[in-house]
Amino acid sequence: MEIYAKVIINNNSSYTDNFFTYKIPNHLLDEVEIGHRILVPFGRSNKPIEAFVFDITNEKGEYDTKEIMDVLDQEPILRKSDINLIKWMKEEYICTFIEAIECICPKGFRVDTYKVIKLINDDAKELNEKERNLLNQIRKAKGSITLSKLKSKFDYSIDSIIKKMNQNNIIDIVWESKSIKNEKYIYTVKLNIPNEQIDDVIENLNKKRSFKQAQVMSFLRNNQNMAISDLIEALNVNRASIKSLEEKKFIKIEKINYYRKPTISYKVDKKDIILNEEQIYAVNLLKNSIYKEDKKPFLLHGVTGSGKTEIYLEIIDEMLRNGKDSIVLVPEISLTPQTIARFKNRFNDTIAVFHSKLSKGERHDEYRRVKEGNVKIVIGARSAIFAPCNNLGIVIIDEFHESSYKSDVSPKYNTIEVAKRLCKETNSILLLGSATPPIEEYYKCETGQYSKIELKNRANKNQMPEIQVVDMKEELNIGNKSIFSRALFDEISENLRNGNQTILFLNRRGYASFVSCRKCAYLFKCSNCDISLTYHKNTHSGKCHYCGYEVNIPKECPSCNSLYLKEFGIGTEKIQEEVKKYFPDARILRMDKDTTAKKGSHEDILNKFKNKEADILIGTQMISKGLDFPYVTLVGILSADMILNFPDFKSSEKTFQIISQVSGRAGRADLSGKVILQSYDVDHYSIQYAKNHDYKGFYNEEIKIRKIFNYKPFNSLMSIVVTGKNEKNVIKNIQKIYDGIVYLLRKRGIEDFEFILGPNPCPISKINMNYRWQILLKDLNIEIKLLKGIIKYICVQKRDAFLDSDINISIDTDPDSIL
DNA sequence: AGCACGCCGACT
DNA sequence: GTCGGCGTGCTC
Repeated sequence: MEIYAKVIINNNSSYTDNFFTYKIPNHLLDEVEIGHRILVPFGRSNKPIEAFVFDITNEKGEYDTKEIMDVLDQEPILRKSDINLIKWMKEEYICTFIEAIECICPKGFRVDTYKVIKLINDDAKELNEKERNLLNQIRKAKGSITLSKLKSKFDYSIDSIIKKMNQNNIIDIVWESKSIKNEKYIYTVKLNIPNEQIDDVIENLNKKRSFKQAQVMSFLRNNQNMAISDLIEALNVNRASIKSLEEKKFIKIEKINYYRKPTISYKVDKKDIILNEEQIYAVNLLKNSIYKEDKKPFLLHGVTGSGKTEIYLEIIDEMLRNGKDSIVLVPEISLTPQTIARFKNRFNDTIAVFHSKLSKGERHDEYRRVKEGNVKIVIGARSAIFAPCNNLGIVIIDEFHESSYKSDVSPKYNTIEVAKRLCKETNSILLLGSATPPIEEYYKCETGQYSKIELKNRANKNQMPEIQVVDMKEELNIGNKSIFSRALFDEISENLRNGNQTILFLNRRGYASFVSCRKCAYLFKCSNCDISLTYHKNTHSGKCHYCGYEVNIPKECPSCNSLYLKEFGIGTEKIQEEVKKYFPDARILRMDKDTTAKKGSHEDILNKFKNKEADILIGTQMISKGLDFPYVTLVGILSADMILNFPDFKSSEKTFQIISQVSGRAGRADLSGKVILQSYDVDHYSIQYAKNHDYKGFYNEEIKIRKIFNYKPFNSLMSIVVTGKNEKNVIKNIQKIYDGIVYLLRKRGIEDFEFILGPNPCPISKINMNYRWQILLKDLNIEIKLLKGIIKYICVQKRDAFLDSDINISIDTDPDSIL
């Protein structure tokens, strides 16, 4: 019986985004398995191309089949669960198979293909001069040479000559390929002769004037298993000498795997942690569910400082004891050496770390360490959810409300949804931890989709910090125009006197949010994006925080030549200046994207602050993540309104989250903390509930509003964004998409299209010279599967035929914001 | 996508 | 004739 494989071709075209059937030749029958990366001949020229086996069957299908050429890896690269995950992702996020596969397979596996010219008839007659020259070059290369090499030997084009000689059966043109795995090996050298013979060999070598080789031999006598590279460096010999020794069988060269170890060194004090009652209860709950069938995800709701990490460590330990793997996801910005050290202190080097700063090779090494079962714990940012664990036991997603868990490139997956899917597939525990769970996720505890675990107390029994809300309108009324309220000013002074530390939080970096002319209202805008430029005083320039565009701010208005240019709004740089002005003796650190651009500067700043080398830390979001500063007793939130006034349905939630997270930085150790929260809208419910540390209260209020306005979780939203350099074309294409959706819905008897908003320009209508238009699908009363199917048909399956190639389509099936 | 083929105009 | 530029169509 003939056996066939259904494969996905690694070719990012919508036309090839479906299964292709290849025959498995007899000699590969035992080797090819589902999930294998294989090589298949593709297209008219049978170019070798990488493909992934999704199914093995005896059904031939309606097409003629070609044979699989080769199997590229020993072990299948995709597991059964991966294949199911890929199929699910393709449907869920409307992407191609290959896009989903690329999430799971590390880059670094690659197949290089090239054409090779081979001589098949050496005594051809009646050749002209050019043909003879060509033939001679091929002869020089022993009858076989790559096309590109051959081309480089001539200063004129040889395409037609090759074609003609191929037709005349003088040469053959074949595709060849090389599999590149981006694996690094070390070659080590050791002696291959008994010790007694060494002296003789050295003597002989010296006689033949092979001094270098003799030197190597005598060196190896005392240093077995040297890496070749070290040997070459130590003795200043060349590779040829070593190779010659190998050929004479005096030495043996061995190839061993080498894992590039990402170097992160950071130590935290190892202290024994005794869990409190709440924590013990939580850990037991988790432990008891390990071998339960049909697990519900756990939502771990614990106030800041309630010791969620200790629970993670404890349950991971239990997993290790059960021989199971753990994946711990933390937000990218929290993936600091400090965080990693906490895990390494407990589990030593049995941890693989995935983060965005790893090189391709390093990432690949970490991937292999996991795949080969050498590590049982994976810690990383969102993409670590795809780590190739062999026996997954638990996925922990810390701070799971963080927006970085949502992918911003296609496929725009939501890590939590992927994790749910993965855990279901592998019967693993999913643990979602946060002090401020997203409203729509907390709602799932009420509907019974999640089991809730609550930690109500801080682990060190400290009180939550007192939050004092200051009305900035009132400050203005009494003539205080500074950015510090009287209360905040007093508290900072007091804190400085007592030698305690202060954190000041503001959600915007730079000096001022924008620069404009007071005479003609000219506004400095990015020339690539539809965004006003943020003023940076130290460089005296306007920077675009989207594309990095930077321009000098002149003295004169470019429009009316007046001198009335002025900056408006505040950023961290301005705060720093103001603090310097009012507290000239204070030692200040600033942490934002500008001061942490250099590698390692992030840690530098945090270490300095931790070591009390500064009194005040000014920062953006960056400072709000899981950092422990024992001497911080005061946190100032300079303007809570900046987030609140964002025109988005999640802005209240985000305000509550940020206030809670930032406040949590105050009073972590033995000192009690205080928070001053400045706002113009002090009565807003998100501020009031945050002030009282009342998540439940906030949730109850917010869920009502979500219900009234039909927002998440009561309804779903989808967005289609078309971007491109040519605005007319962008509009034309998004209109086509709109028309297509309407047309296909009409065919199914749907006549009410009010739920389709747009096409409209995106709120930020241009980024990086790309115009952006969107269609929003809201209040979806129609079946979501039908709609997804239609969008998939138009934007993926028929994309190349139906839409222009110079536009980009981005589909988000569950956007977190409508911006 | 990426490749090959084929049609056409330009050039020795 | 023949070179190469680009448009077209297909990929198990």
